[in-house]
Amino acid sequence: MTSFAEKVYKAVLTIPLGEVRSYKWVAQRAGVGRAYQAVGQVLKRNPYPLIIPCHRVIKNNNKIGGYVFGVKQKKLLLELESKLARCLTG
DNA sequence: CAAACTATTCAGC
DNA sequence: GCTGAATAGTTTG
Repeated sequence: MTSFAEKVYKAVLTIPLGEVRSYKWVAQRAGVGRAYQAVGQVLKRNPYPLIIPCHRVIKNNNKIGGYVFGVKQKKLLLELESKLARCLTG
């Protein structure tokens, strides 16, 4: 875990349930704002893809970019969390 | 054409 | 192998 990754992870972990953000968003929260490319890299190379909600990080057009386990899993997770959020909030 | 965004690709330690 | 930056391609104005 490095200074950069730590910021990125914390920023990603702040993403609420059933919601998604973009690389630039995370990069800004991380304080880098200009390393959005590295954000994607850190996400796909993250040491713990299970504790890091990398599935909540997608492209700007709400489109799936990629996923460590597969884009299909990512889509499923997003739908699942969407329902879960409604269950918890509603 | 110009600007913005990107889960790719290259370089340094 | 991980981190950080640069490149090339697609989409929007």
